[in-house]
Amino acid sequence: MFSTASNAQPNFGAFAGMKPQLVTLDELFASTPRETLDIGEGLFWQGDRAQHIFEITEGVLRIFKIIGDGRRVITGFLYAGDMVGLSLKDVYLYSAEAVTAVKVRRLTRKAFQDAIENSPELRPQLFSLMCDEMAAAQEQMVLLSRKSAEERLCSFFLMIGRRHAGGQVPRMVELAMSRQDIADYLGLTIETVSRTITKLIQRGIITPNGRHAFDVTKPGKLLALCGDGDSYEELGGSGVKTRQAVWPN
Amino acid sequence: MFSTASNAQPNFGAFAGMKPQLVTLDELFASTPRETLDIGEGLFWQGDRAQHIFEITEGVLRIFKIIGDGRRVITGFLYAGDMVGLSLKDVYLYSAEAVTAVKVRRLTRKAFQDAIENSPELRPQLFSLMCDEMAAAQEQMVLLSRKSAEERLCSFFLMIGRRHAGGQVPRMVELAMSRQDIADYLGLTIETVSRTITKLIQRGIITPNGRHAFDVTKPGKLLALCGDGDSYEELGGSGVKTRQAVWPN
DNA sequence: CGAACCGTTGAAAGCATTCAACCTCGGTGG
DNA sequence: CCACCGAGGTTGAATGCTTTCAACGGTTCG
Repeated sequence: MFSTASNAQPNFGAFAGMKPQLVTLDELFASTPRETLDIGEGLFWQGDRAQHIFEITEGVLRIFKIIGDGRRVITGFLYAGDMVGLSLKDVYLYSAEAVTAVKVRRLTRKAFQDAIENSPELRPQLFSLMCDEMAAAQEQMVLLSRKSAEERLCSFFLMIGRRHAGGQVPRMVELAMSRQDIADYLGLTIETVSRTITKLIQRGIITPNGRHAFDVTKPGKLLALCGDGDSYEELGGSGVKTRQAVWPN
Repeated sequence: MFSTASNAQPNFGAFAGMKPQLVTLDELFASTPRETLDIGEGLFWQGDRAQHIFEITEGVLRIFKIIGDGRRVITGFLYAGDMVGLSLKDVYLYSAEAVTAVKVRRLTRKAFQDAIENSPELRPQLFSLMCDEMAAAQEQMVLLSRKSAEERLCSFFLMIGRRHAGGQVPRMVELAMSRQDIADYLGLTIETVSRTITKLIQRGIITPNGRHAFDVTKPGKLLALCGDGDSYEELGGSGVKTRQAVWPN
């Protein structure tokens, strides 16, 4: 399952014999060999013994669950810098597969836990990551629970695009994954995804740029259609009405 | 953003005058005053400055998000022993309201963080809770993404019932919340919830016991209808086919 | 060049929603 | 004590969005 191309990076500047001080989670993985995954290849499967934590160095991974009759739900896409495999169950609760060619590094759970336990620097970083992941999961619940197909697609494009636009509304969106992957992530069928994208194109909101990329022709409209209203709005209590900058169209 | 189901144990024996060693998260809150919330009362709102972490001592809380045009999504119900408010954003990303009368204890974020940072005992517990919550969130995504109304209701009854049946398939389910709450949690309308429950009753799978409780007349059927297949099944790779005990009917 | 895969488009069907009326149960006040 | 009211819940009919089933177009690769 693994081809290991070892480009282990040298451990920069630490006096010989001294244990280097870890300051970022990234560095935790830096000394382990990189492994590569081909397109479609699995990293681990739902039900496997969970023995490692992985850091994605390059490429895109999908994590998904399969229920009874074969229905697949993609619960997330992971990009370079993300970690996967975090859990305290002894088996993985989901599967991970490469969407594109992927490079990862791995650490045993024990090694990871020890490192975390021994580093007051690392703990807040881990906590932060887990909180972000939880926030993303809740956003996804909102999407799956109450958004229309159009809103789901717009939300998805915004999410993917923002990742490469420093959080700004993107002018371009590159999709690494297939329509089927998108459908399984958004809780739709491949046909509905396709039809909805076609409509967004016809309305001039996005413009195709190859099959897996779009230019966002009307960022403001895309934002308006994602179903999130302004931002955090009228919610009783201390509802602070935040207003977004107005976008062209 | 945190639910968490914890079974806190009592602090056994600490010598008088000595600072007791904290061994459970529960004890962290034990010395703070209890506060009460009436039915429907809010604990905090989406957008409020997130200054406290709460532990629910008694009752049921709902946490939810509201988007643009007033659509409400309940992302979880919290029971005694659960914690809420965990996050590293400076504002809460969701609101929390009392479903029943509720008693809570609160800790400032700083106090909580300090306690965690200073206790090697507490950290794994917190980590464990966060992982459980993440697992629950993913299960919910599966439910919202791919399950039919009937499967959602059956999954919901199982989830609620198991909480009071030590994880076993329950023989009885008590619902603290209204049909509207259930609908907003399952991504359905109140009418669909009502109709689906009626059908389950007509088929003899559950038997009403007041308006907010059911006897599970056919636990096996309930389990079969929840849409989870056996448990973790055919998933390629090391797919270990696990088989459940067979239930009556 | 053809097979296979991915994506798009069309038509029909289905499940949940919407709109609306009705029921049921507590609580309240005459 | 009982009629009335209102909130929460149930049921019916029509609508609609997404799915399903099916056919077709385009690209890649052997």
